[in-house]
Amino acid sequence: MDELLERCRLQGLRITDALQTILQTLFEADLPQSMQDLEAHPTLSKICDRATIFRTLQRLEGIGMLRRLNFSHTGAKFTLNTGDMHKEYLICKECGEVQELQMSCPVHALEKKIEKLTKYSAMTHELTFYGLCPRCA
Amino acid sequence: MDELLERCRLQGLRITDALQTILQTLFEADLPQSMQDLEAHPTLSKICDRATIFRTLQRLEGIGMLRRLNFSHTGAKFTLNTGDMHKEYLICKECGEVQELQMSCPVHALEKKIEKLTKYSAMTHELTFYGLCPRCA
DNA sequence: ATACCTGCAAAGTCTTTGCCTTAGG
DNA sequence: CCTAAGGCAAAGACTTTGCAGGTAT
Repeated sequence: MDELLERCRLQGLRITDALQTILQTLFEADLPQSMQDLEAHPTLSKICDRATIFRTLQRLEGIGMLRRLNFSHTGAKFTLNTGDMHKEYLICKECGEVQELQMSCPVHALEKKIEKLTKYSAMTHELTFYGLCPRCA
Repeated sequence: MDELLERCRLQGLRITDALQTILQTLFEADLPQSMQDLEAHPTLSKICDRATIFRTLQRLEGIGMLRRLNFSHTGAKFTLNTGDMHKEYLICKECGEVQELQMSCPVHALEKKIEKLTKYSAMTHELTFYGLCPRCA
C-alpha cells in the first residue's frame, strides 16, 4: 500500500484523501470495481464526489497503476495493475457476477508474436470468459 | 445471405427492410460495426432510424446471429456470428483502428476446461489485443 | 386479422466538463 | 505561493423505452 502511494508521488500526483481511499478500496477489493461501486462505497462516498472519483481513476490509469476492464453488460471496471501479472475473469451473462480465474496467462507468448507481425507496439490484451453461473442456468 | 434470412425466419423474425439491410451491411463489412457506424450508413440511414437499428440488433443477438464485442474506448460493436469460428481483433489504443487477426482461437480448449471447473454453462469468451498502430506510435 | 415492427420523441444512464474554490508540496 | 485537485451542477454521448400507427404473414 505504501509502495503504491510512493509510486503515485514519484509520478507527480498529490496524495489526497480521495486518492488514498480509492487505492485502499481497490487494494482491499479482490474483484474489479466500477465507478458505481466506488460511488456507493460507504467511506469513499463521504469524502469525495463522482467527479473526483472519475478524475482520480483517470490519473491512476494514466500513470499505469490501474487496469481498465471492459466487461459486457456491466461496463468498465478497474483493478490495480500489479506488474506483468494480471488476472482473467469469468462473468455471468445473466446476473453479472464476476469471478477471478486461477490460471497463468494463456496468450502471453502469442502477444509477442502479434507485436512483431503487426508492427503494433505497447501491446496488451483482454481475455474474458462469459457463461451462465449455476444459479442462473 | 439467403441462409441468414432463412435462419431469421425460422426463429420467428419478420423479414423487414431494416432487418435485411442490417444483415447485408454486416455481411459486407469485414470489420465489426457499432450502432453509430450503422446509423451513419448511407443506405441504412435512409430506410430506418436509430431505434429500429437498436431493436433489430437486439433481436439478432437474441437469436444468436450476432456477436457483440466490447472494445475499450470505442464501445460495443457487432459482427455476424458464423458458427464455432470467430475472429480476434487488434485495436489501436490511440486512433481506435480495428484490425482482424489471422489465427485460430488460442483459448478454445481452455474454455472447455473452465466450463468443467467452474460449473458455468454456455461458455464464450472475448479475447482482444490492444496496442499502438505504427502511425500513432 | 393480428402480432410484430417502426418512428418519433423523450427519458434514462453514465461519463465528462466548466468554473470557481480548496489545499497539497 | 502556485498549481494540482475537488465540488457542484450541468452538458454530453449513447442507449433504451412508450406509444400510436404501419406492415409482414
